[in-house]
Amino acid sequence: MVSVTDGVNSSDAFVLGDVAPKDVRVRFCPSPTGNPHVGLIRSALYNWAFARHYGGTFVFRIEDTDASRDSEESYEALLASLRWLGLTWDEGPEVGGDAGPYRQSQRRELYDDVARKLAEAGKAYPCYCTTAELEERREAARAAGKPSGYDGHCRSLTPEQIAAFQAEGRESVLRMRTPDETVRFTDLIRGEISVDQDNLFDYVLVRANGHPLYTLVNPVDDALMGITHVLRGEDLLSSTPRQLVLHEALRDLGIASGPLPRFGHLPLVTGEGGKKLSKREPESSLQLYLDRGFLREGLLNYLALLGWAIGEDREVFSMEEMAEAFDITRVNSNAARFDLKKAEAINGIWLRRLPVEELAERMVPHLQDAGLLEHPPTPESVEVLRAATPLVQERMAVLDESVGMLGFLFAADDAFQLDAGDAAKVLTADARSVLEAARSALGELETWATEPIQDALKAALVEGLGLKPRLAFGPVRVAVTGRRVSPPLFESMELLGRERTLARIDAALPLTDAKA
RNA sequence: GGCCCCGUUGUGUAGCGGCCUAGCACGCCGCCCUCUCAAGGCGGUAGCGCGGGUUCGAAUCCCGUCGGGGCUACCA
Repeated sequence: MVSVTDGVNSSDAFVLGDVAPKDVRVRFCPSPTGNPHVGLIRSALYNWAFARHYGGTFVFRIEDTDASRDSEESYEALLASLRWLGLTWDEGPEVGGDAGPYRQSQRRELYDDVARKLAEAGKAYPCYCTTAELEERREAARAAGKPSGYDGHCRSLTPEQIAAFQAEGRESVLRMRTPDETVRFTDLIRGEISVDQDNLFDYVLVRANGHPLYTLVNPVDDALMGITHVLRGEDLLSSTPRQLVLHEALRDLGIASGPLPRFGHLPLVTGEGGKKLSKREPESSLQLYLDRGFLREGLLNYLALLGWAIGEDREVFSMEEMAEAFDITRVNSNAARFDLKKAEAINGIWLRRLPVEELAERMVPHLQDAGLLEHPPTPESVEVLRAATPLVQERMAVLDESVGMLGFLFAADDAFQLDAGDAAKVLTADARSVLEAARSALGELETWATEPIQDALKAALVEGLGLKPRLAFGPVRVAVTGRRVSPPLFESMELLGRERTLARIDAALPLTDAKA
């Protein structure tokens, strides 16, 4: 085994080229539309790990060039999400940096200027085709089994033709002039990729209304911000050759300098059907996982596993460990399916590793949301919570499960309710004698603590009534905690206290009649 | 339709020509532990899409094929 954590290995040479590790600049550039997506977060994570691995810079840029879809709420959500996850950025919104501003909505003049220069230099040209005309020709090409991209119709318009179009009142978009040659590049994950000229279409850079498009803005900012490595989803793989063309044009015009960025296209994160997880699907939403009580450590760890392995039969690792070991060339090239069960299992491991105090604190918001804890929790509640935490720590995978597990401890007496299904199954007529025996054994207890409670109940129910433990404690469990599944019964009873425990058994007694 | 990418158990992966009668994790099944459920322990299930090459030797390299996915906007 060769050391990969120090020195420069062959992979580094391939990944870095002439770029010094410290000069590495990567970016995460989401558009603020809707809730952050887990696939998007995975991209952020890989970029973050890449930057940290080399000691480079992690740039955060907001691509809000589509006013009709972008929202300030999404923008805020994006920042909050990254912060919550601990994916800190070195340059970007609220942090600043020399390459700002970092919101594309604030960079309009820059784009207008670049577009003008591209047009003046003939690198781009106006296209007067209408949507209908484009559509018609596209369909025709498709029907003929030919590439259906833009056909270059307006590539070499004469001044007269242009004047005629303008006289007609036609508007024009600005199209990039792509070269008549094959474009090749080496993907850091997939290797050699090439697209020949017949499949490189002259794409639109600026809308008829003057608004710059992603096709212009994204490469321009990457160039202007000195991005050295572009790590993004595979869905953008096919647009990379076109972007490379623009990067070269920007360098020809002296707008940008330095080496072309290197690209690495990350495998897609797919959903149930093996299709790209769409923003529409709820399971793609980061918020869903936060609401369910995933830990940042667990969620990130799981997301890291979607396409990358730290190696050596190991799956649980911290983000620091990931940053140290991360190697973009070892990222898998095939799509990965998001598996909730596995995500929860990984999360459960992290949850169990948490110090008790910490876990108790992290459960608070969930218990508050369920109306079980005060805002802020009273000292008494905090004390109970701390005492109860060890009882549930190994029984949960996500924090939200604490609501069901601990509800019986925090529910006001008049709000406490038995699970109807569990009560029906367990609090049968036969259970009456069990509850009565438990009631009287507990009523005589001198010391209200786990051990004596356990001894008394065992004596009264298992020995006294000759019941199997399961049948003996089941009814008591449901009466006291409200559910068949609960934290350990005797400890729970101690925490609940004598009065409330006995009151619950009393309250459950009549229910056994009803079942008779 | 066209272009591009991908193809190891159900899922995520290890594997980078011999160490593979294919390892690990999740899931699933069974057993143990046990006051429930978990956690933990033990065991089991299931895979190199297919066909040709190259090679003494292929999951690993090449070609083809089939299958899956992505893109194909005046969205990003």
